[in-house]
Formats: sequence, structure tokens, C-alpha cells
Amino acid sequence: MPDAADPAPMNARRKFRREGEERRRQDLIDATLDSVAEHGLRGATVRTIALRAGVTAGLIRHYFPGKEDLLQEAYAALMGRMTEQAKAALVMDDASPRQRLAAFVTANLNAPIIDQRVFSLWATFLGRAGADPTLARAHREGYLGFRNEVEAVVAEVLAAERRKPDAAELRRHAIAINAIIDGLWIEGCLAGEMFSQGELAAIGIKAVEAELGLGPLE
Amino acid sequence: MPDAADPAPMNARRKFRREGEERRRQDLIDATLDSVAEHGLRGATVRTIALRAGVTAGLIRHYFPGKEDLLQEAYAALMGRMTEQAKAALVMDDASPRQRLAAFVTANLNAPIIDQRVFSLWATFLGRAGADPTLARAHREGYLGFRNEVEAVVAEVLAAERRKPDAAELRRHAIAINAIIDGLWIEGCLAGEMFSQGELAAIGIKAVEAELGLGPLE
DNA sequence: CGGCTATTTATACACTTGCACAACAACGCC
DNA sequence: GGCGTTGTTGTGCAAGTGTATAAATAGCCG
Repeated sequence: MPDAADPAPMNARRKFRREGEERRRQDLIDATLDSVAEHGLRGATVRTIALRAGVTAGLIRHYFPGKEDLLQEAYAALMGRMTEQAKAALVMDDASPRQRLAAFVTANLNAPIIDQRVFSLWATFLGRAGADPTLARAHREGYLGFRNEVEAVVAEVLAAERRKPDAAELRRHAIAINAIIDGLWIEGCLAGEMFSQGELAAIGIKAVEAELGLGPLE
Repeated sequence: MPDAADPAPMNARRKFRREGEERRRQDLIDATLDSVAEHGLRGATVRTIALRAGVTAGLIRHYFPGKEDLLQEAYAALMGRMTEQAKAALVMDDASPRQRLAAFVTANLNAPIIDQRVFSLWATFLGRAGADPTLARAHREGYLGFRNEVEAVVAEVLAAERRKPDAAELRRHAIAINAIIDGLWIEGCLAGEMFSQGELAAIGIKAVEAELGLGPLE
């Protein structure tokens, strides 16, 4: 019995679909972030990225001038999503300033912001900030944006307590609170199983309230 | 006038010196850390590293089974130096517990611990911790060691204030204080010029004392 | 001073990388 | 339905990668 039906021509070209430009670019950026998170910048080759995006390597150069540009855009996308998520926890209006601050801390110290994959990306890219001024500036802008949000909430909280902090004191509080959240965020991402559910958030809230000199809620 | 003396044979082999084994290994590890800090894991190739160490690439395989082992040892060396430096700030015995705690915070938020190069290395390697359990465990051990030191000092400080915290409270304080130091350390490394001399340390000390509920020194 | 040995150099190799380019085929338009 | 546009594929290439291995020489011991 000869080989059954094998009608596929030996040189069959791969089938493909044309996607919208925006969609393809997003897919490539997502595939890039996945590759970096999994294998680091080393393993994020055009072929790996293309495979993950379900296309062939050559296509990347149709959408990006070079691989470096793709990485650049991927980092920008990552930063955008991170700050967006973080700020989203602040939009609840129908709450007291103090409640909003606590909710902010809680949101930043639980999933999905506590996430090992995001941390890997954050660390991998920031490791290049010392040598790449573009990355350094991007971080600084994101950091200052975040800190200003913190400062605004702190001002509201203290105002509600009828305290009148000056600008320097406000700045100090914002820097310290930002550090508390960052430090706990890192530990949660790196060793989340060392902490019980909600423990990091509880520690964070207590630390923040101590920093602001807030007594227990009456 | 014919070419002056050019006695060097065209195929002159490179001159070299034989170094002690320990010395060579250290040089290679240092060269590796330098390469990673400057060009990231991507740019840390055997040839780059060897060039920096003043040898040729083949020699690396004479001292390490493979490049991956060299990177592993380099990371171990980095961690060792970091924790050693951090703990060194705790050895001053002739001081009150509270002064020792303040000195500890100050030391961790100034040069040489605040250092962009070390941060780059820290971030670059930790970016791989999500995928490399070895790195993850190494970090966890270093972190716990550091945190235990903090917890011990905190216990002394509170004892001197005649307070009797239970184990859970002590643990909470240590986690929070560790986060404060880490968060401020990161900002100092990444954007040191945003803070005036000694500002981070001052913020850190105030935040830590607030966390512990310490009043002003009388 | 001459030989031994292990450190070091140099070369080779198989493989991967980013990028260039030509062929191809999916989809919109008539 | 045919046809042109262009998104997409596949192949090729030069440079760079880690590793293997042979050749050379520095330094010690007699």
C-alpha cells in the first residue's frame, strides 16, 4: 500500500491572515514582553518573539525599524500599564481621604499589581537604566507621577485632620510612603508565599498611618 | 632610509603572566560584574569579559566549566558583598540601640551602598529570579538574613524603651522597616540627584521611628 | 641552565543573531 | 471574478556566540 493521501505540496507555504496594523503591533509588543519576562533580554530574540506572536521573524522589521525600537516601545507600554493600574485605585470618590489612602495601599499590595511577571520586566528593564538615559528618564517620570498622586492624597488626609503641613513636610511624607509601598511590593512579588493573604497590605497601611501620625479610627 | 627596526615577528604571540588561581578567578568575576553592569546580561559575552580581565576568551573555560557557572559565581559574589556591607553598619557597640538603628539606616542610604552600578547588577540579576529558582532562593536568603538583623535591632530598641512587643509585632516592624530602607535605597540609586545630601537618610530615620512609635529624643 | 607542567593563547567550529531582500498570497476594489 | 497592493513568508548572509582543542610559553624544581 503506497503512502496514503499526502496532497500537501512539499514546499507548502505557511497560511496566514492579514491583521490590522494596530492589532499586529500590539501582538508583537505583548510577545516581546512575554519573551523578556520568561527568558530575559538575552532570550528575547526576533525569532522567539515572532514565534510567540504567531508570525515569522521577518515581519518584525515591517512594523519596527529594528529590534531595539520594539524593545523601547514594549517598555513604554509596560510603564503605561503599570502607572495606569496604580492610579486606578484612587478614583473612588465616595470615601473619606483616609479610606482612599488605605484603599490605595491595599490595591498596590495585592494582585494584580503584586505580580512576579511584572516585577521581572520592571527589574530587567531598570537594570539597563544606569546605562540608558532614556530608560532612566522614563522611570523618573513614572516615579514622580506616582509620588505626586501620593502627595495629593496625603494632603487631603491631613487636611481632614485639620493639620497644616508645609510643602517640605508633604514632600517628605510622599517620599516615605512611596518607599514603603515600593519596598513591600518588591517583597510581595519576589516571595509572596512568605506572607499570608492581606498581610502586606495590613503592614503597609499601619506603616503609612504611623508615618502620618494618624491615631486609630474612632 | 628603510623602515627602522621592526624586530617584532609578524606572528608574535601575546605576552602573558601566570597569575595565582584565586587571583585570576576574582579578576574574572569582577570583569563579569563590570560587563553586566555596563552592558547587561546581553553584552556580557565571554570575549567582553575576557577583554576586561586582560586575558583571552579561552581562559574562562580553564577556570569555569561554562559561562553560566561564571555568571552564577559572580552573582553569589555580588550578594555576599552587599549583605556584608549592609551588616557592617551594625557593629558599633558603644552606642544606644536607638543610635545604632539610626546609624544602620543612615549607612544604607548613603554611599557606598547607594550606588547606581550595584543597583544595575541587583536589578539585572533579580529580573531573572522569576525564571531561575536558584536566584530566587539566593535572594530570599539574603533578604531574610537582612530582615533578621533588623528585627534584632528593633527588639533592642523597644526593650530599651521598656516595651514588650510579641513576635508577630516584631516581625511586622522588621518587614516594614526593611521595605522603607529598600524603597528609599532604590530611589537613591536611580535618581540620587533628586535628593539633597543626607535627605534620604533623614526621611528614612523619621519613617522608621514613626513605625516604631518612638517619640523625639529627650 | 634545561626540562616539565599547567596556564594561557590562538584557531576552529557549529550555531545563533539581527537584518536584507525577493517571492508570494490575502484582501479590497473595480 | 480578476487584479493590484502590500502584509507576510522564506531564504540568505555577515557578524557574533559559546565551546572544543591544539599549540606555545611562563615559571618552578632539579
